[in-house]
Order: sequence, then C-alpha cells, then structure tokens
Amino acid sequence: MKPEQEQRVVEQRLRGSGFRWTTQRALIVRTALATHEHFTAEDLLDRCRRVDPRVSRATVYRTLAVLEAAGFVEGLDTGDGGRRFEHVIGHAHHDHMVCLSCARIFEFVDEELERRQEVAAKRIGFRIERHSLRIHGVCRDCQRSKKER
Amino acid sequence: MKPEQEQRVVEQRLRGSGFRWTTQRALIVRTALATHEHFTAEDLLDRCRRVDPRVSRATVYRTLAVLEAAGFVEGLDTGDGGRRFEHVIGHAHHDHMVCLSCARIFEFVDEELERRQEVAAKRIGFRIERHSLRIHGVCRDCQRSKKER
DNA sequence: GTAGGTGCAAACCTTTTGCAGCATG
DNA sequence: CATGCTGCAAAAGGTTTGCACCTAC
Repeated sequence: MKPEQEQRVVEQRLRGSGFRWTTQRALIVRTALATHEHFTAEDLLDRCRRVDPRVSRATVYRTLAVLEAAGFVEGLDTGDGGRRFEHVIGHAHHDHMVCLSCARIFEFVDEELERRQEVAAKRIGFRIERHSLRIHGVCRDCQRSKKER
Repeated sequence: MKPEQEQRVVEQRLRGSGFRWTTQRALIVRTALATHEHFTAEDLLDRCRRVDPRVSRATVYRTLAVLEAAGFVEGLDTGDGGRRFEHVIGHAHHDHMVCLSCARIFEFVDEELERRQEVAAKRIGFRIERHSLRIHGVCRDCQRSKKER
C-alpha cells in the first residue's frame, strides 16, 4: 500500500468514528507514516515542525493517543520512562528484541509464540486485546565486538 | 524459604558485592519481601514510612536499583510512564496478563513460550538476558460484569 | 452555530541528582 | 577514618491538562 493510500485509510476511519480531519492531524499522520523507525513523540514533533513550526506538542500527543486507540500506531515502553511508537499499517504484527549494548531494535515474528499466548489466555478466561513481548539481550554484532576487545 | 531467610540471602549477596548493609536497606528489603503484589516505588515508600517516617524517597529508589541489578527484584513498565516491581526470590519466572478494565495483573507460565523465544533469538544470533511479555486484555470477571450490565 | 481541536504554558508524576552530613566496615 | 549511604530539595524528562481561541462540519 502506498503512503497516500495509507493516509486515506486513516482519514476515513477517523472520520467514520466521528473525529475531525484537521490540517494538523493530516500533517502528523503523514509524518508518522513516513517514519519507518521507532520514533518518540518528540521525534515526531520535530519532524512535523520542520514542515509547520506552529504544531503544538500537545496536539502531537493527543493525536498519537487517537491513533493508538484506533490501532494505527503502537507504543512500546523504552524502560526508562519514555515510549517509542511505530505505525502499524501494512506492517504485520511482530515482537521486538532490544540490544542492551547498542540499543538497536530487532523485529521478529513467530507464529507459535502467538498461538501459545492464546492457549495460556484461554486457560484463565482472559480475552487478549494486544500484547507486547520485548526480549532484552545482546545482538550478534555486539557479542562479536566484545570478543574482539 | 522463609522471609527472614530470604532477607539474609539478600544481605549476604549485597555485602559480598561490597555494598553496605544499612538500617534503611534492611527495612526496605524486609518491606519489599513482605509485599506480594506488584508494588510501585511510592507504595514501598509508604509502607516503609509506616515503620520509620524518616526514610527518604531517594533511598527507596536507590535501593530498588541495587536490588534490581542484583536480580532480587524485577521492574515492569506500566505503560503510563511508571513501573511496578515484584521480588523474585523463591518465585519462579512468569509472564503477565494485565486487565485493561480492572488493572489486575495475572501471572502465568508457559514453558513452550520460553523455548520459542530462544529459538527465535538463535535465528538472528541474539543472546537473551531477560524478557518481558505483557498481554493486555480483559479478564474473565470483567468480561462477565460487562455482559451483566 | 456548535462541538471538537489547537496552542500555550503550567501542572503533573515518576525518577534522578547535587550536596552536606552521617554511619558503616 | 575513608568511603559509601542518606535525606532533602531541586531538577529532569516525559506526558497531561485548563483555558481561551479557532475551525471543521
């Protein structure tokens, strides 16, 4: 799916849920869709301000909250009190491995992991809405550079 | 293992690593061990202050950091910028399901889940140090009470 | 016209830090 | 008695909120 198309999907879904489609929201959504790394709210604000310096921090946070509730964006805790976001359109579900040494984030998918979670939830009658699996450790490159030293 | 015994284990390990065993640390550790829910730093501070009102917030945070580094306590992000802790002595590894409606935390274990994570990590040469799996959804009780309404 | 959205700044909440004094090993 | 720990208060970092104004529908 092309970015312009993705943006239209977001617009229609938000309009459909009774939200207004403002210039700010369009800019924020466009910018978020164009950002393929995991970005912080502040990153997103910066990028938006390069286009229109008047965008307010509050609007970015409020829009991220709307997008997250609508399922277009996912937030994950960074462990230091902040969060990073990623957009989730045309982007299959995946989990994350975070390198403790270089802080890079690796994405991976494992179908069996997904299934087992459903099994575990069913056992206690829990209905899953979403989940977040973060594995912390050391990536291949960092293991290597440690050895070299 | 009994609480007094657990506390002695913590004491000896900290002393062994060159840390001092102060009255404050003893109180904080005793209180943390006695708390079987997932507690916030502020919860822990409150409980400690009931015993000795002079305990400082900074000391609680500093002690939690030491305990976490030593592996006696584990912190998990609550998603709203805060963290909850649990002590981890004589308490096997487990993952968490968090109810979005009543905020209760359910613990569960699934060996297959653990194994699959190792498999996925091996595929990309990642060495796991720890992981955190949090499933968000609605618990059995809350699904029921919604229907009743 | 009227919700709902925006911008600003201040408030908030949790956690960290600088520093002077204190207690432990 | 040296170093590590503590308490206090202030700072920091990320996020939310109150309010008056604005704008999409």
